[in-house]
Amino acid sequence: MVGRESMLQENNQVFIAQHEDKWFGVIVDEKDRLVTSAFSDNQEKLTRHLSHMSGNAHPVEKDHWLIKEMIRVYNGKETSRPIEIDFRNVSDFKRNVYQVLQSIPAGKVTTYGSISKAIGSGPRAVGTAVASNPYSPFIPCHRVVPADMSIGNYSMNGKPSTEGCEVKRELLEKEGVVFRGDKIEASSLWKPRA
DNA sequence: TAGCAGATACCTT
DNA sequence: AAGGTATCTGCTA
Repeated sequence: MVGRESMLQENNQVFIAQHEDKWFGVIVDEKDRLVTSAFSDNQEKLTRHLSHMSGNAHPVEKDHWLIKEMIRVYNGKETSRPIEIDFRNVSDFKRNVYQVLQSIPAGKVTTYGSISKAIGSGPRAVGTAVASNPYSPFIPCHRVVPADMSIGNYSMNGKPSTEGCEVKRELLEKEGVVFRGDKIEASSLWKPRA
């Protein structure tokens, strides 16, 4: 009842569902706003991650409209309606970063450095904020890459991994980002305006 | 053009 | 007050 989980809301619910070879999960608040979303090729990893994020709530194996929307985004499509996000347990700094992420057009990428310039911060700090994005893929942290336009890193269920990088590339390619070898073409670069 | 320090800025606990 | 970072830049060859 005490400790760092005290920030988390009591009325949150956790759902997971399978689609083709992957598992998708959401944590929603009492008004069906998004608290956390995540996906994985491993049901147990996803369950552990969501359980941890929710303060040990047990995920229910049941579909949810937000999961359907998440699968659309995963396949490179737009959501069919706006998603309301519960920002209550993220810092002001992260909210600023996530706001910029939401303005990156589909099919484009931007860099940690240009985000940091836009919000008056530093690139490494932006990196940590992006890395801990709880709303993936709705808030598109996969559209942020290093300044050399390589693929960079991507976390699945908490930690960066090589499979994560592959998923990141898949997501970008489905959206229409153009690769040449292991680098992204300059034509796919988008820069936020301060 | 690729690889590698060193530097920087700043968020988090 | 210290630790950590999903970075950047310029220097080398």
